[in-house]
Amino acid sequence: MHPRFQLRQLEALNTVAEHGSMTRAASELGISQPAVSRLIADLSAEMGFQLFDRREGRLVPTQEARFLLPDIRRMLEMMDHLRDTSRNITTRKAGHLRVACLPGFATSHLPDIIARFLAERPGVTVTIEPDRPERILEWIIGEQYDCGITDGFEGHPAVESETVLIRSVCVFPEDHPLSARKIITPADLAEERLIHTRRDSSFFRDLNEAFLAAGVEIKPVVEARQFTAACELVARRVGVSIISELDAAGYRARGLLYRPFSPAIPHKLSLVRPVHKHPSMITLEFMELFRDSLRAFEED
Amino acid sequence: MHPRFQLRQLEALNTVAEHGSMTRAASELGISQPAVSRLIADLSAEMGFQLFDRREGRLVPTQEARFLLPDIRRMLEMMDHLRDTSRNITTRKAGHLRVACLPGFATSHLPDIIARFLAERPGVTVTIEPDRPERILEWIIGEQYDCGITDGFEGHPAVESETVLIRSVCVFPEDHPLSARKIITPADLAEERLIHTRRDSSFFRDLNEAFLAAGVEIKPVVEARQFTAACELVARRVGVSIISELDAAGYRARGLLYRPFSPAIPHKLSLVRPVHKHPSMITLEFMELFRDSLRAFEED
DNA sequence: CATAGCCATAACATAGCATTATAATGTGGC
DNA sequence: GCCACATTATAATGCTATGTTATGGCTATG
Repeated sequence: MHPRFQLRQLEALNTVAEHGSMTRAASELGISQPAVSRLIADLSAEMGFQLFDRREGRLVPTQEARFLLPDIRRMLEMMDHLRDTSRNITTRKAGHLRVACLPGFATSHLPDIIARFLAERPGVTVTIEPDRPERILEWIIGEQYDCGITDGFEGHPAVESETVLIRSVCVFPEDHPLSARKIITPADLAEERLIHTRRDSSFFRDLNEAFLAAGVEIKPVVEARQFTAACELVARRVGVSIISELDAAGYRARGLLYRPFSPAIPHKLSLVRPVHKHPSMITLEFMELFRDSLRAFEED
Repeated sequence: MHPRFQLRQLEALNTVAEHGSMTRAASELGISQPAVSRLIADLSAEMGFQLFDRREGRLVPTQEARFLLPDIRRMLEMMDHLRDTSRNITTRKAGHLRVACLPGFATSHLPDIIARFLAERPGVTVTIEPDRPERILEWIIGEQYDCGITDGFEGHPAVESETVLIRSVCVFPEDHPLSARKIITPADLAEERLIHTRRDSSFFRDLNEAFLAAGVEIKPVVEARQFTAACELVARRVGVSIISELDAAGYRARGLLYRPFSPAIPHKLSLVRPVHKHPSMITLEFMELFRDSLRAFEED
């Protein structure tokens, strides 16, 4: 394969063709006139035909040169685009981010964070994949996603994780008598029907223990997998629920109130990513932003 | 404006990404391994981020690199295309040709020549513009066309021309009594109705003189501007005609016969092109081919 | 731990592309 | 046709990109 043309020579050809003069092209390119002269001469020798004719003092591209110019211009534009894109990557303004998360997050907390993240990064695109924690783990291990948001994470050698303890609160309709209390305890819920998470979840075990310690019996009504589903049921007066403040906050506008629950039963949220995969710069930046967004709800 | 990336570095990036190894990329590119190592290192420094991760002995492009690779590949392909096109131009296999010609040529002699010309030049495109001689001249002077085929050309300072004398012949239907003769003279046509060109054309003046010298009076029936139109009329038995052999030859398959006319009344065909315009290589090659195609019909 | 394979670094050569200085050429007016 | 001016080409030179070979380090494997 023959060597390719030099970009600089093509750029010179284009500029001279546009300005009709080597001298003007030189000042346009910010180099000396002899430099342009040589670029053109070398390119002409390389291509094997004349590139310009003189016509009344102007340099006019030959038909051969005119035939190539459109392609050359497209080339140069592509090159500029490439340079811009590269710069956007270093300034974290371009790239692609793949996030796996719990279904609840995909509809409540995450959209806000992503909207804020994208607002400042016009070239960035995001994929969100909501699924069960086990699948999220599989995807992170298989490096299908850049990062994941899950709960009940127990650790895995191929996964780097950071676990955040989110305060849990008791949610109820805003006209519920519980709204009179500053803090909700198991005793306050003795007569309330409870919407709770799966019985085999660590969150439910912690909750159950708290009730036992207070000598109060739980009155379960619905077992919902997701905190957001629990909120929907609470809004429909099916009962009250103990959930993470993160999810509760999203339902304030939907007619729900919440109060801190005591004793503290932190919801263990984990931010995970593949250990072996080199994290892209926007991944790191997104994870940092997401981590920050949790601080307001973090257990002290 | 920041400098653009070096093509060579992008090429190296692409090749390493494809082969997962600097060593293999090096042999693919036909250079040494350290050369590739440096190209990648330099590009990485230039872009400001890591381009590859090592994974189980393979070099895997980072997410950032993967983000840029599609654009890089398109770039390289365009560059290759450009190189190919340039080579096709030098080998006269690409380019564009604009030909102005008399209407008769556009339908008779020219298509053959052009078909032959294009057969060997896959990248070449042609524009044919048929019009009257005066307009052809204007177009050539205005450099709207690369070359022109006209007649009755008197010379012009902005036009370079070569005039070819084409033998003229007498055409008639193949079952016409004239077919018995080897040569047709004015005397043979004393009783024939004649289809002829415009009275103000030099060809008609020459013809008229020949008849006068032979003491024969012309019996005109139709004045047709084009030789091909005359042939159509001859085919319909409107009369006979004296035309250039070039046009007559195209009508042999349409039931017309022709014989040399004496005295010789050469049809003055001119191949013209703009003097001041640098002729493209395919223009010169086309004109040469066209000129050659006339030799068989040239007046001795 | 010895071997093999792959990559990075060092030390240098060559080509592309820039510089300045200067000669050559083209343009336009007399 | 000749002169003055603008433009372009050539020469001499230096830096950077990109190539070379030599060599040392890292990693996986038996």
